[in-house]
Amino acid sequence: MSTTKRVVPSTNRLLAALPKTEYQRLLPQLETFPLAFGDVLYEAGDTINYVYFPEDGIISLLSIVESRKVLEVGIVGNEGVAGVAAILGVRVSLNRGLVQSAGTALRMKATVLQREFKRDGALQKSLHRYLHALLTQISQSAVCNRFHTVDARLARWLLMTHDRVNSDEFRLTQEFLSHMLGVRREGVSKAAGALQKQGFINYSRGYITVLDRRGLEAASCKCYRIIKDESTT
Amino acid sequence: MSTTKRVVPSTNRLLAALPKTEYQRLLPQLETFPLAFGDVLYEAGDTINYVYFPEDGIISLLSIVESRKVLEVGIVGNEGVAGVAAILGVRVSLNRGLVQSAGTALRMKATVLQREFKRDGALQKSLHRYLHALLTQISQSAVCNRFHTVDARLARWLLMTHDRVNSDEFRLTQEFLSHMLGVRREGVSKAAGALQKQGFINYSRGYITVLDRRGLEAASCKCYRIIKDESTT
DNA sequence: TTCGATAAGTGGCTTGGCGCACATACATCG
DNA sequence: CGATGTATGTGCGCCAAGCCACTTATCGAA
Repeated sequence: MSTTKRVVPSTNRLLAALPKTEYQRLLPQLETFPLAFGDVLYEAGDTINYVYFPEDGIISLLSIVESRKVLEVGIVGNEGVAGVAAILGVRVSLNRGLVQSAGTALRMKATVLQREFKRDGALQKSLHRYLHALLTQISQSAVCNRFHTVDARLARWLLMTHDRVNSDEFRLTQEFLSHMLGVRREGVSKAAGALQKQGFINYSRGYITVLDRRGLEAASCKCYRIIKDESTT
Repeated sequence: MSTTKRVVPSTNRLLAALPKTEYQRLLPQLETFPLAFGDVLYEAGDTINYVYFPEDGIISLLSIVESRKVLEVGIVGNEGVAGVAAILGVRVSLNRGLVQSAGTALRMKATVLQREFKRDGALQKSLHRYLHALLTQISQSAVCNRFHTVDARLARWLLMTHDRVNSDEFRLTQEFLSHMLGVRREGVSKAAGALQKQGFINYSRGYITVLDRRGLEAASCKCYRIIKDESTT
């Protein structure tokens, strides 16, 4: 890690919101870490050694269920941080942190962040705010899983991913999506087919292109707006 | 509020875990508050003025969905606290806090707790630990809603309620349960009928009696154990 | 250019749970 | 002791989505 004189603010919004002095104090503890598609940053049950602040790229928080079924409960882009359990003083992860979209993150030793967090500073405030947004997101996922159709949930998921990525195209097989949504691959095929037929997206062999955001927003359930509003307020 | 010399520890586990000196400092700020069945402590969208530490009784955290559908995302007994948003510095509640089982709570002004929370003390640690348990509970609810049958979810719900109540009998109509589980009243009728036929519970006109916990545990999904283990570790 | 592997489309059958529409119970209170 | 409201049981049709079993596409390496 090089600590140069010139401080480049991070594109991670939690870090960017810190006053310069505080950010500067943290900087030596932050290390750039590449997020490669498909990487598992930590497995459910693992000890969390690092906490990740994405600058770009996306980390999915996945709950693992008995029969090797998987369900995404949260999605973390540059608005957040992965590994909150460690911040809260719990060193064992309850979910899997999976890189869903490649990019880079700044990471910090969990022990260091925890110590830093206890100070009553801007970082604490920032992280508390984020914890609340995460709680909202997970609660809303619970509701969404209960009440909404696969079509609507797929649209929501694509929007949330689109928000966290610079491009209109991203890498996603139906198989992968089926794990995120907790449905069968065939179910994704049908739902994605419907969205494509309406001209909202285009996809082939593991790549999806967003063509019409408005359309997706109309097809999605209101959960999208609820979560979004909470995380940007 | 009387601050006598003799300090009676609270039966709320978060408060009971505090060292005497810290608890004593908080005591003047805590006020006893009756929890009456059906009371709404705060509505979704309301400003949270108080944070509630149940001593007995249960508070349900409910998400409200567009079409006046309701779903419980969390359940708070004497192991926790209702109104965490306020602790995190967000004064607007994202859910409804409903008294699901009568009892008493100690309550504290949200502003006071927030100030107290910022100190790096035992309370902060306690609350962080609890936040993690709550995150686990909500995540697991999301999974449970997605994958498990009404029967299993009802069994889980009864177990979680039973854990937080002193008695084997509690007050619950099928109508009420249908809101907790986010299913139709008829669905509850069927599921409850099945549990009764197996001799696990007995119920009539708004009252349920737990007859066989073991049986319920067998009928429930594993989500019960996962949540329980996390909240008692 | 062929072949295996990965990704996606389709169809038939089953089922859990929804919506609706009643039929009973109790239970309490004039 | 009926009357009225609240709590519960049930049946029927419907649909989203699950399970199973295939058939195409398309890509990349041999």
